[in-house]
Amino acid sequence: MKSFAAMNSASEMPAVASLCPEAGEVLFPAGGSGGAWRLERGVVRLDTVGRDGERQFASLAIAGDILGCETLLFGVHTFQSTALTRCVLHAWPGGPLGGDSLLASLAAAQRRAAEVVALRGGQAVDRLLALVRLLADDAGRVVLPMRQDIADITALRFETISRLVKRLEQAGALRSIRLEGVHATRSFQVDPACLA
Amino acid sequence: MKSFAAMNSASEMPAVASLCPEAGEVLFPAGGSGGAWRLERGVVRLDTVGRDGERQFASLAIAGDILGCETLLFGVHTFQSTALTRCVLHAWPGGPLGGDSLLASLAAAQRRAAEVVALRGGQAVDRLLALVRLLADDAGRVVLPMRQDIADITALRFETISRLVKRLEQAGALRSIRLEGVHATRSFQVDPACLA
DNA sequence: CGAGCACTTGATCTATGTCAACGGTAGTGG
DNA sequence: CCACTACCGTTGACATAGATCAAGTGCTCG
Repeated sequence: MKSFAAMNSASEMPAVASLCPEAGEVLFPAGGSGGAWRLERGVVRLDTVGRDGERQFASLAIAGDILGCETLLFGVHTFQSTALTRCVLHAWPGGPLGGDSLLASLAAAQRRAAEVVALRGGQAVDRLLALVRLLADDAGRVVLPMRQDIADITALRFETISRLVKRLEQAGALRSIRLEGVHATRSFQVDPACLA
Repeated sequence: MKSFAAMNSASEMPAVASLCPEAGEVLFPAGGSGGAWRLERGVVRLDTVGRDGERQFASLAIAGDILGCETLLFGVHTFQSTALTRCVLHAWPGGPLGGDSLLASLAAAQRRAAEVVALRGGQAVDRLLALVRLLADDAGRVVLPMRQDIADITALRFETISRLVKRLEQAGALRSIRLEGVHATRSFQVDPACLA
C-alpha cells in the first residue's frame, strides 16, 4: 500500500514542506522514511504494526505535536500514523535543530503519553469525556474520530462509544453541529461545564 | 526558562552521582528539582499528582530508561517517581549531552509509552503477562511490584491481580522463588514458553 | 510477640462486551 | 437527479469478565 507521503514526495522533486491529509489516510507506514513533521491541525493515531499487518493503537498526536522525531536518528518511522480527522502538517524543524527544541519535544511527548494512558483507565464515560476535552478547540468544538477509532484509543468497544455519545447528547453535554466536510455524527459543541 | 547550554555547564552538575532507593521510596516529587538519571536496575512508576495530592499512574520506567529528562529544560520534574522495586540510578548524562543521546532517549520514551498503553487494553491475564515479560530479566526471573501497583499500571483491581497471579502459578507459568530482601509473594521464575 | 500491611479467597453485582439486526449518510455511477 | 452500495452508526437482548464487598491469613518488622 502506497502511503500518502510517498505519493506526494515522489511526484515533487523539492521536498514537500506541508501535508494536508484527509481523515482515514495513512500518513507514514511503520518502517518507512519521511522525516519529522509538526501537526498543525487535526488528530493522528500512531500504531505499532505486527508482521501479519494487525495494528495496535500506541499513541495519539494532536495539534502542536511532533511526528516522526525518531526518523532524525534512525531514518525510519517507529509507528504507523493515520489521520483521524482532516489534518495539516509542516516539515519539522523549520530551522536548525537545537537541543532545546528536542528537549521540548521530548517533554511534550511524555505529557501526551501520560494523557493517553489516562484515557484507558476508569469509567467508560469519563474516558470518553477526557478524550473530548483533549480534542476540543478553544471555542469548545470537537471533531471526533469515527466510533471505532475512539474505541481503539479508549480500549472500549464501538457499540459502547456509540451509546455513550448518545447519552452525552441527550444529557446536553454534547450538541451535534454541522461542519463543512465532516461526517454529521462527529462534530459537536461541548457544554462549557464539561470542559476544564 | 534555563537553556540547554546553561544546564550543560559544570556548575549545574548534580552533587550525587548515583542513587539506590528501596521499593516504595519516592525518588522525586512532581515539581521538584533533581536533574536527570539513568535507571540501571529496578522499576519506577511515574505519576501525575493532583492538587489534593491524589496520584494517577502515568508511565513506567525500567532498566535503561532515562528519568527526569525534562528537568534539563524546565529544571523541575513533570511526574512524581516512585521506586516499585529496589533500584539503582546514575546521574545522566555522564558526559556532554549530545543531540543523538537526546534523540535516542526520546525514541526510547515513545516505545516505552506504547508498551504501557498496551498494558491497559485486552484481557486481564494478557495484560499481566505482558507486564511480566516487560519486567523479566534475561534468566526469566521477575521481581513484581506489589499487587496494588500492578493494578494501577494495568488499570485492574488488586484482587483481580492477586487471583491472576495465583492462577498463573497453578498453571505453571510462574514459579515462586526466594530472593534476598524481596517479599516472598513477588519474585518468580517465568516459564520460558510465556516469554518471547 | 504483636501490629500493620499486603495478600488471599469467596459471594455477589454490574458495567461493559458480544451478537445480531436495522437505519442513515455519503459517495458513485447511471 | 435518482438509485445503488458501502460504510458507519444505532439499538436491543443477553452474556460475562472483572469489580465490589467482606472476611480471613500470613508475612515482616519493630
